[in-house]
Amino acid sequence: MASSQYQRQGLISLMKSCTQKSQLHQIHAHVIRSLLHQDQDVVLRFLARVALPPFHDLVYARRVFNNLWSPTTYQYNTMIRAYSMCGDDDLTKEGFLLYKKMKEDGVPLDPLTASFTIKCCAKDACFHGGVQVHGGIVTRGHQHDGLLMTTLMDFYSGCGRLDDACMVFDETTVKDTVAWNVLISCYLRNGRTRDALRVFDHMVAGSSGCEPDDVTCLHVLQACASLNALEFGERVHDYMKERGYDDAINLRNSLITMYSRCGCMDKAYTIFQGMPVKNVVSWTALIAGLAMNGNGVEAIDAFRQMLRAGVSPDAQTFTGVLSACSHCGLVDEGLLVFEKIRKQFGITPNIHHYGCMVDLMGRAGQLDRAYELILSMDSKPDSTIWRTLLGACRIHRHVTLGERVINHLIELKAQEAGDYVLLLNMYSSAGEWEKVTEVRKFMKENGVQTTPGCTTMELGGVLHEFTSDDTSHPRNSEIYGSLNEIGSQLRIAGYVPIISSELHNLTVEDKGYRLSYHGEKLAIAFGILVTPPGTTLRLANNLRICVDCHEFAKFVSSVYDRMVIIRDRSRFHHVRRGHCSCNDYW
DNA sequence: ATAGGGTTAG
Repeated sequence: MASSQYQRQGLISLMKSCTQKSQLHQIHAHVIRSLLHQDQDVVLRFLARVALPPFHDLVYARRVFNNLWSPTTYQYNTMIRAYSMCGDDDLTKEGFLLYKKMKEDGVPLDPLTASFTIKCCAKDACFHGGVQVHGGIVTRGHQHDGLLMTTLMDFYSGCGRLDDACMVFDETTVKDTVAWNVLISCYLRNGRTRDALRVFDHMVAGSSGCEPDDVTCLHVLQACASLNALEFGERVHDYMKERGYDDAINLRNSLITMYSRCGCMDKAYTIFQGMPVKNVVSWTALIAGLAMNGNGVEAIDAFRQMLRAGVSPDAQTFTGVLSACSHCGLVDEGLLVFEKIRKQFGITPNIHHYGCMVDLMGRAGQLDRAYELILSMDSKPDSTIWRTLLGACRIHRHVTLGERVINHLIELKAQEAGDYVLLLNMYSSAGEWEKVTEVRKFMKENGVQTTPGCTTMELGGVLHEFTSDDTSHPRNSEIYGSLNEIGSQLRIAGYVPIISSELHNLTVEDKGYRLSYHGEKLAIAFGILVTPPGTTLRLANNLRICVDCHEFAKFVSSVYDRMVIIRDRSRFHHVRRGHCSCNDYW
């Protein structure tokens, strides 16, 4: 008796300490030999060791599990958990099958069973499975388990069922900070970024009974970055300072990103400078920010400083450096860096790096070279790469190559509405009007839906949204009045609307061609209406800005004395005194 | 005596 007890303890501690698979096999043999396989506790410990990381040997675990005469809830849970953590989809499904088997065999289910099974379903995006588990939770009266409810929310939002996730949230009786954070992440995941900001406001107001924590801030900063919501971001920053969250390196890094993605490179830089410890992420965030804001030379310089500081760059750093080169036309520098990625830093260039190079060569007019680079790639070029080249073909009106590129996209079955728009603009800027008509006809017949352009502008903490020819703003008539007035003022100053090269929304109607009012123009008109001279207007657009709106902004900046900062789909335009930081190179 | 929730920064 005493010796078997001794043996039991010995085996348990051996299980804890063993690091090699062969030891695990030996222990297994011992367990069986000493009849300890009838000891549920020992078996559970052993199963957990085999099934869960670091071993995570599902084949072996399944063998152990299948030999069990009547597995307990805990043993089932361990297996389901192990399945929920594996990368293989087929195995993830096994987790749900075990859940069903438990029910069939009348094995009691506990909250952990549900939790692990939902994770399997979430990974598998198995909506019906999750719904079943949800039903089981309600039947067993576990719906007041807050932890379980957040898992469920996460599951529903991962399946794109935001409404269901919100419903679970509403039904959660005790909502703690994590629950609110999950709600925010549900919104972010489903593109409801502004609602995520509203949640933050709600939490700060105190009516929810819990305050934002560091995770909340991280989420909300990301939301601000994507919405270009500078004032909101500053408020979050202030809140973080109050709460002492702004010391953590990850939060500071995301502050750098937020400020640079809101066009505020000086603030981003201040944060960066104030950091006692800077890691790869900090440097990369800075470099990418500089690149995006058109400070290519500074970005390269930051990269050199980073190397001098002894921080090793990784793949993402190079994406930042190369995009700096492409946005600023630094062709030779870009080629040099691209060479070094492999040779000096031992990193295999990835698809993003190639994308930057194609962009770089393409914008610089070296279209054939870009095409050859694509053909020389080890991996199969994806649609983004071809799309980048198509963009360059449009800029340089290279119709023959453009047609070849669109065929590559069609071959990949990846042609998007935006690609046809590029094609359209390419033809129109080359003056090939029959082709323009042809593409238009094709788009109409095939119901190609283009992404509507949308511009946002934050003023006094309020986000205003404008689409093309938008009439939904409360001050709509004033805005159009202002726009007409501005138009005539600008024409006096020499502004000529550019309608030939950009077809964007030039619509053929019975009365002829009509230039539509892009959201950018409406936003600027509104900005001039409600702000005094000297103000900075910050706009963000979901697509690329068109040449005409760009011209318009340049004239506005000098005639109306406003600095206009426009965030594009891919970069910033800092427009002041009639000039843009991009030097018309984009 | 499986031990559970969210997300990690670029």
